[in-house]
Amino acid sequence: MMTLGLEEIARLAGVSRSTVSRVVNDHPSVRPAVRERVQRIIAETGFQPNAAARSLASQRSYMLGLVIPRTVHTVFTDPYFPRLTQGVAQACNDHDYTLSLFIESDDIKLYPRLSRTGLMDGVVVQASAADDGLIPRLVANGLPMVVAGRPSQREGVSFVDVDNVKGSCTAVAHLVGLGHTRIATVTGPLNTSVGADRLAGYRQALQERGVPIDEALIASADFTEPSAYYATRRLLAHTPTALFAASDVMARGAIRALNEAGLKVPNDVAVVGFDDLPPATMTHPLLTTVRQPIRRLGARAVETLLDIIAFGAEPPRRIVFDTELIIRASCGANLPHARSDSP
Amino acid sequence: MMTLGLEEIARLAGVSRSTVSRVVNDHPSVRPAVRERVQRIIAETGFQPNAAARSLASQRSYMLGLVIPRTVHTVFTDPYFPRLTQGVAQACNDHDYTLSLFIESDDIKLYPRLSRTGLMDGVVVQASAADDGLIPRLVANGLPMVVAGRPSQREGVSFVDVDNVKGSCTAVAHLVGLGHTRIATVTGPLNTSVGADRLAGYRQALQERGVPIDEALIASADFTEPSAYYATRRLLAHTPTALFAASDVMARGAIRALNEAGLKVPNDVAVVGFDDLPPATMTHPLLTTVRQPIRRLGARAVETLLDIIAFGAEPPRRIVFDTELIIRASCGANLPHARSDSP
DNA sequence: CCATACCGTGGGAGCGCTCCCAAAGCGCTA
DNA sequence: TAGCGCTTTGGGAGCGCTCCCACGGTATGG
Repeated sequence: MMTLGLEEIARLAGVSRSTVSRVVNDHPSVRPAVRERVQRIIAETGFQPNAAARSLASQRSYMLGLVIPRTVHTVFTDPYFPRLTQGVAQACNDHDYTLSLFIESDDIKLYPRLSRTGLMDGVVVQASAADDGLIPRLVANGLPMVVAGRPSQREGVSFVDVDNVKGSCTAVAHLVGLGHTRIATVTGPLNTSVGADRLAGYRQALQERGVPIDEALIASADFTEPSAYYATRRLLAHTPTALFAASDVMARGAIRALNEAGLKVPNDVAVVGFDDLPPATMTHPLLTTVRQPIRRLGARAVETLLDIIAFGAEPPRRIVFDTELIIRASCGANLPHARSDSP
Repeated sequence: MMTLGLEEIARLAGVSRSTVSRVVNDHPSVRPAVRERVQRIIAETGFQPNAAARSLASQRSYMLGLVIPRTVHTVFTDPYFPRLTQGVAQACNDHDYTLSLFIESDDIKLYPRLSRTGLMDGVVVQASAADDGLIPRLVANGLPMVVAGRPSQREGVSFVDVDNVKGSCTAVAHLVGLGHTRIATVTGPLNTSVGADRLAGYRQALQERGVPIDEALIASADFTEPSAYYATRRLLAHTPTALFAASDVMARGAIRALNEAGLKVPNDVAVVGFDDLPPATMTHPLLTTVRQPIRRLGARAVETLLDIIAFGAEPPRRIVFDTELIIRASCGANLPHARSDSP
C-alpha cells in the first residue's frame, strides 16, 4: 500500500501536490470546483497530513507546552496546578493547539527535554524558586514563553500573575478591621515570589493600619498542609487571635493545629486563607479566603503566548489579575460580637 | 547565523553528518576518541537535534497522548482523572516520553485532532460511553493504543482496568455480612462498562448471599455529587438500611441527602463508596470504600503501550487490577452492635 | 488586435534528520 | 605479501510537507 500523502491525493484528484496543499491549508487561490473535488478525495481516503513533515517544513507545530518545575506528586497533590492546567488546557482546545505536559522538578532533565523536542511553538512556564536556571536559557533559546506567576528574573520575560501583595493585604486588613492586633501568618517559601509577596502584603496591611509587626507571629512553611500544621504549632505560644495562611491548603493545616490545641475557629482564632480552591475551603467553619482567578490566569497565559508567537516577544507582556476577598465563616466577620469592618 | 544542525556540528568536529548522528543516538560503532570530540562540540554549541526532522525521518516522536473524551471541566472536577493523569505522567517521565493531553468530549473534533497530529507514537484512551466511534477508527488507523477502563467494543483492543464487578461485589457482600438486607445502590451511567460492572457486582453479591433484589433500591446517576444526591432522595422512600454508591463523590452526595432527611450514617444507613480518592473520602464519618489503584493503572497503561509500540498490538493485552475494601466508619462495621462480618 | 495584468496551477528546492550501502582502514592469517 | 573479515566512516536517498517562482490561461484595457 502506497503511503497516503499529498502526492497520492494529487494523483487521485488529477491535480498537483501544491494544489492539494492549498486545499488542506485553506489557501484562497483554488477554484471552487477543484477545491471541492480535492476535498472529496480527502474525505474518501481519510487523508491526514503528516504533522512531522509539516512541522519540519513550516517550523510550526501547533503544540504548546505547559512546564511545571515540580515533582509529579506535588503537581497532583496541590490543587493549584490542576486548576492552572485546566485553564491552559481549555485555552489550548479553544485555539486548536495541542497541549504537552512537562512536569519535572529536576532542571537538569527538564531543559534538554524541552528544547530537544523543539517541536513546541511556545511554552507556559510555572514560576518556581529555582527558575533562574531554566527561564533565561529558554529565552536565549528563542522559544516563545510566558511565565505563570512572577519569575525571579524578570528581564525581558513576559508573565501573567495575580496581585499577591494586594490580595494578602486586603485579607489581613480585613482581620485588622475585625479588631485583631495579634495576627499571625503562615507563609509560603520565602524564596518564591508568591511566598514573599503574600508576606509583603501582610506587612503592608499591618503597617498601614499602625499595628506593630511582631516577627514572632510570622512562621514560614512550604504550601503543604503538614508544614502549615507544624508552623502553626510554633505560633501558638505567641497567642495570636487571628491567622492568615498564604494558601487554603495551609489554612487547613493551621485549623487542624488550632483545634488540636483546643482553640475554636473563629471564636478563639480567626483564620483567613488564600486561593479559594474548593476542596480546601471546605473546612469547619467554611474558610474565608482570597480568591484568585487561576483558570483565567492559565487561559490568559496561553493567549499571551499565542500573541507572542504571532507578533514577537517585544515588548514583554505583563498581566496582573486582581484578587477578591471571599468572606465566609472562619474569619468571624459574621460573629455577633464582631466589630464592623466598615466605619 | 547558520542553522545549528548535524551538518554544522560535523564540520566543526571534522567528521561527517552520519557520525554525529551516531554519537547523538548512542550508536556503538564510533571510535571513543571521535565520540568524545563530537560530544565536546555538541556540549559547547548546545546543539539539540530537531525533533520534527527526526520524527519525519524515523517515524518516532517519543510522544504519547492521553485521550480523555470528556469536557475539560469534567476532567478537572472528578478526582479520578487527575489521578489517572498523574500515573500516566509519571510513567511517561520515567520512560523519557513526552505526554500530550487530548481532552475533548466531542468525538467529531477529537479524532481529526488526534490523527492530524500523527506525531504520537501511541495513545492511552480513557474508556467512555461513546467510544465506539473513536476507538475502532484509531485501531483502523494503526495507531498503537491502550484503553484505560473497559471499552464497549473489545475486539482486538488492549486495555487496562480494575475488576469492578469483584470490587463492588466485595463491598456489597460486606454490607450483607453486617446484617443488612435492604441495601440500596446509586449507580454510574449504565451505558458505561464501569457503571454496568459495579451494578453487576452489587447484584452478584446479593444473589450469592440469597438476598432478594429489589429494583426499587437501584437508582442510577452519573458519577457527579448532585446526581447522587437526587438519586438518594428518590431511594429514601424505600427505606434502605445501607447504601452502596458507585463512586466516592457519589457517596458524598448520598450522605448529604441522608443527613438532610435526618438519617445518621452509619447508625441509620450504612454507606460504602468506590475509588478511595482522598478528598472525597473525607466525609463524616470517614468513608468505607473500595480502593482501586488508579495511578498504577495509568502507569501500567503507558508501559503496555510502550510494549505494543515495540512488539506490535497482537495479541491484545488485557490487564485487570484487583481492588481492596477499605473499612472505615461509614459502613458501621465498627459499631458496637454490628454483627461480625466473618462467621 | 495585441499588450498588460492577474489568477490558478505545477514543480523544484529545501526543512534536518535517519537509514542504508559502499568504501576505507585495520589487524590477522595463510 | 596477498587475501580475508571486521570495524569505522562517508555520502546518497529519501521522510512528506511548505514555500517560492515560473508558467499558461483568461480577462481587461488601449
